[in-house]
Amino acid sequence: MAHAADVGAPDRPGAAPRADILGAMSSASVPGGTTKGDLLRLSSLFVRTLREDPADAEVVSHKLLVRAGYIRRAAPGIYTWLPLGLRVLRKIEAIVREEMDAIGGQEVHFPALLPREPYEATGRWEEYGPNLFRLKDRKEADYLLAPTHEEMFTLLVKDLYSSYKDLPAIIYQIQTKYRDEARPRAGLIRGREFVMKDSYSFDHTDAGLDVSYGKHRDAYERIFQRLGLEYVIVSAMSGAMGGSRSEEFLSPSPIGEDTYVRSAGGYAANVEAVVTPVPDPVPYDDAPAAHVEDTPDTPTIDTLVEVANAKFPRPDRAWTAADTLKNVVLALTHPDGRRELLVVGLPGDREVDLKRLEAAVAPAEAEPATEADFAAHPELTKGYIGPGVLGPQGAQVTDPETGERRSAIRYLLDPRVVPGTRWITGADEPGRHVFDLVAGRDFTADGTIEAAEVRAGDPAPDGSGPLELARGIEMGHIFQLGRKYAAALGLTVLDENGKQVVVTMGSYGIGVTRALAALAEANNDERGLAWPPHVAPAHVHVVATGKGTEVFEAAERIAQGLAERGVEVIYDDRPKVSPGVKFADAELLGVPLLLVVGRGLADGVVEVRPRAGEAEQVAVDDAVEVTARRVAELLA
RNA sequence: CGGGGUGUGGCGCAGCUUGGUAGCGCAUCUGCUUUGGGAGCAGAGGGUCGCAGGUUCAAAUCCUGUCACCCCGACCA
Repeated sequence: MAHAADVGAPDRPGAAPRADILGAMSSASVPGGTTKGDLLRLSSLFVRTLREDPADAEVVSHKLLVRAGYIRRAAPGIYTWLPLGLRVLRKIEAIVREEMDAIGGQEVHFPALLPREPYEATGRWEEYGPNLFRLKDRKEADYLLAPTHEEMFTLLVKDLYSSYKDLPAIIYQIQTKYRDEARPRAGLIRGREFVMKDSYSFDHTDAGLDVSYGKHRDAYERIFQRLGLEYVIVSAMSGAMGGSRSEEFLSPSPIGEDTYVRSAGGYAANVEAVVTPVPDPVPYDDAPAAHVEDTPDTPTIDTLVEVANAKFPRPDRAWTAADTLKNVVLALTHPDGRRELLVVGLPGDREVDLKRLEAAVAPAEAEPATEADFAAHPELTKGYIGPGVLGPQGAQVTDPETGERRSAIRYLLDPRVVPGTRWITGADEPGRHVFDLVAGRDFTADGTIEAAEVRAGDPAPDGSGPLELARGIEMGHIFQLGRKYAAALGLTVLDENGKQVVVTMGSYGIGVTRALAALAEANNDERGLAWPPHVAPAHVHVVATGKGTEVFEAAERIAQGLAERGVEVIYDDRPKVSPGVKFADAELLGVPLLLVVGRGLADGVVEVRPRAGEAEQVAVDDAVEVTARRVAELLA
């Protein structure tokens, strides 16, 4: 970019050293801070706490952040940051910055308002759909509010670099992003405007991409550890974005929108990425021949099992839904608009998980087949569909593109349906089912697919035990993007042999505002917020309570003394506010240490206590020293 | 997009069934008292009842339309 020099040096807060006793905390300091800690007086701080929950808030982080005066709603899914909220946000950003810088990342800042053209080049102007905020300038030219910046990063690197010697490179920004979510919810957790750190790695070899990916993975672990946020790393699908390796960082939470699985042995994955372990084939030499039976009025699995047990009982045990092979008809819509029917065969006791299916067939979209689809395929007998008309058993057509012969209706099986397994399934005529139909002997399919629901108790693919289901908030996502964007936008470099090679990219995001919400979600009690020390808006909350001027004078001295030591202080200097209100506000705001100057002052002591811990009596003269030490311990 | 709900001072709500001078709590302002767990007393300011139309002597209230917001689902690199 020719104008890069005009921009000047970006603000790089966080590097200013503090008083030595608090050296450990300088890393998370607030932009603009000097060696002196901030002193925020509640009598003049721009904040108003609410006694009652806002009516539109559902989740605890949303309720508390509004009640404590950190944020205000400006529009659905769009929030205004008040001073306290902004301080927390800046601290999270500072930690992210430090760790990104530590792996060699270099910060840039793109506009949030972008022209249409780059997104046209990759097809995303259309593909992104209604989630993209679009607008026009006075000349009717199309613009968008960026939901993400792959195109811009790719083009910027293309502008500046043309040799493998310039690589690898990691470029990042911390930016406001816009997505016109169909339904924003849960306050900051799913907003339409949000702050995100997005970084991109550029390598000219696959091995290099692996290294860049690994650096990010390590950096993310450090970031979430420093934030004090519990996280799990789960395998994810890279989905329509292409690419190979992909992992999500989730904060376990019942309000999370992502379902993931984990095993006692350490396996963890997004449900969409769970791979079903394939059982060994079953010998079927002694299996009886398949036979068609009358099973009237059995359009559902339940009715089929009932009739099978009544009319054709098994000698050893009762038939169950797991003995049936259910063939579910779905319709895929490919990116080019082509509609295709797909039948998934799976054990009758399982449902198709549409999300897993879509992940498996991406970039195509899937939906249940419509009446019109059935009408177009009279060979499909609703309720009695069997493999007989599907896949290799069904009619063959010539693929117009490849010229190969293939099935008229693509038939994919759940991986559990291995050769030798015996099934009751539809006979392709009303009221009739086939028994003892053996996979691999009596029918085959066009392949397998991960489309069946994952259930608690299913075995982990790596043999590490049964899976349990849990929910989490997606905090970060790293994935190997590969060459899709570089190819589309012409990002190439000359390699060692003077050959043009397409650059391979990684894409890595952290939801900064969402991390703040997740922290609030994970750190609170019935009284309010309880921030981890490194992200709290201040280190100490000084409360002056009691009559007379002595307490206020003593509290003032202590607050100033702490600030001079580099401690960030909120000082409740409000006169004529009752102690109950001050304590309640302190607990609502959630600063990690509370220092009370009150009735103990007559005996020469003040109280120091953690947000949810035991009070410690400290001599007034030692208050600054002891409190500064406690802060240093918390930040260590 | 489907389903459910709500719009009344800054915030949280009642009033609507059965039309008749718009109310409560919190917050805000003044004065006095109070000061270790969301104080007391006395006073004060602040609301075109989402918007438009209709019925009526009279509409927050009844009717029609419309807009917005919230929740569940669908959707969501």
